[in-house]
Amino acid sequence: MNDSPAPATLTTAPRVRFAPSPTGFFHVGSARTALYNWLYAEANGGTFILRIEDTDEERGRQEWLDGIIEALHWLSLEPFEGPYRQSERQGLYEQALSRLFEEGWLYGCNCSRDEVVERTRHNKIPGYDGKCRDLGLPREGNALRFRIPTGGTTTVHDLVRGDVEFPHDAMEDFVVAKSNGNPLFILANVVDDIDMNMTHVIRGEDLLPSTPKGILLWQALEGSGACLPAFAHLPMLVNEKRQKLSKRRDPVSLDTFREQGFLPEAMVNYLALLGWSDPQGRELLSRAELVGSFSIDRVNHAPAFFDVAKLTHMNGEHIRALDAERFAGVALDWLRTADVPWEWADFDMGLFSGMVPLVIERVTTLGEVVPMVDFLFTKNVVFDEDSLERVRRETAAAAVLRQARSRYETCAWSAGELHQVTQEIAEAEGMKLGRAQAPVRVAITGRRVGPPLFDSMALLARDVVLSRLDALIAVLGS
RNA sequence: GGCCCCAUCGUCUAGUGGUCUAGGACACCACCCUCUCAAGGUGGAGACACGGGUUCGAACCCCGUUGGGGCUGCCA
Repeated sequence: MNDSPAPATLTTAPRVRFAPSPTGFFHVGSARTALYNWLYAEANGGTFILRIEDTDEERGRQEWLDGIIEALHWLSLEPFEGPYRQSERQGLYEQALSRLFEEGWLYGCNCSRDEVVERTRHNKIPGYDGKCRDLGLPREGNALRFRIPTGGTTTVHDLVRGDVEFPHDAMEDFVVAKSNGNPLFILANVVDDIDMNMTHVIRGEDLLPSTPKGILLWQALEGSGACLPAFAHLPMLVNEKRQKLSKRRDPVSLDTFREQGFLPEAMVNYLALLGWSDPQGRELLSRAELVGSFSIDRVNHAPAFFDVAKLTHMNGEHIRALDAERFAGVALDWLRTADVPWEWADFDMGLFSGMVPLVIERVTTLGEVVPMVDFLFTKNVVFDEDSLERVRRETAAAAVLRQARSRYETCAWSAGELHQVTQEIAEAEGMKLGRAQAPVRVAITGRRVGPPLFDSMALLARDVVLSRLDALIAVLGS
């Protein structure tokens, strides 16, 4: 029996780490893991550490590393320590490997992957069969495997799942270093957790099966009475097919959400709720409220689907929680980085500010701001095809537009007056205002839906509005 | 195949033996509001996977079944 002791009651501040490997773009699952670690540190006066697990030099790329740091920065999950890079800590792993090998915990193995697969195909028990266990092969030029004790069990005391037992007989002697001498994830991970005095390991559930291996390694390194970190394995984030999110097949790049105009505070809020719930049942939570309420014991067990629809709704709530001035700032910052249909030389901050109160209630993402304000800054209206088609089918459209052209020329230039005048035109045509304003809206903005028309129109100069009415009248006449 | 995890409305979840004819949120439907579209308001439809136990009493505890997922790399 090798029942790992439960972690001792902590007398020191917690130390947690987010330990991604730079092997692809940063996705929402990683963001969730980083967030839970950060929240745990914040909520408990602990330290949040960033460690880059780049022991596989062939797969890591600088751009992926930059992406991790930028993503954490965007979410405001700044590490208190790090980033540490495993590729810069090789000496430490080398020392551990030497010691472990000398003490007999490790042994050299020269079986190729194909050989192992071939042999075990005929065995009842899959996995490495232990062929080199007692061959006494040298370290040099051989892979290093860890000698799993025969018999007994290693128990993982998991903060979210309780005790999970792994019978040693079902565990294979796993590789801790390649034949070229480079350490593998499991070794570097444990060596660093020891070296960095980690008190808690909070990570995805996909790492649960490798945890007993880590514990065995930890005990080999530190002694069987070693003070282990507390483990907390978070439920996976899954796609609509209930599979673990994949960078390759699922559209879950954090960057993409940022580019679409999602707010980091909304992303943080939504991610926090994927696998955890507030004891007070709140769903719209600020960062401070999250820190104040977060605890591991309310982490859920079941996998969660990343639902863009709910994230989108929540983003709208966070946008509407902004006051007009802050929204204007945030939206403008975002617009500067986006593809917009206007020349920035034609941009007018005054017009934009005037439009903000009309827009803020209607958007769920910053991306939706563009088609609501573009008519203010583009020289010519670009007609939406479907909207134009609808105007064409409206038999009274030309008459309405001509009357508007005439009345707008002399009326007072205010939203209220434009509203009133258009109302009168509608009555003259025997229709409701809703129907009469449609062609006018298309003339001014190019679309049949948008923010309140008369307020929007009042922001524009009279001659601009008149010429746009002329333009649509001309289009209809042709 | 082996080991491990999981299981409440379509989705995210509340719920820790009786207050559950199961609550909230997103999405959906209807109505109200309304210059379009939203937002907001009101209402509606919608779930404890199944089978055994334990118990006076199970969404909650135990066992099994089924289903889903993860791991099973000289990746992390």
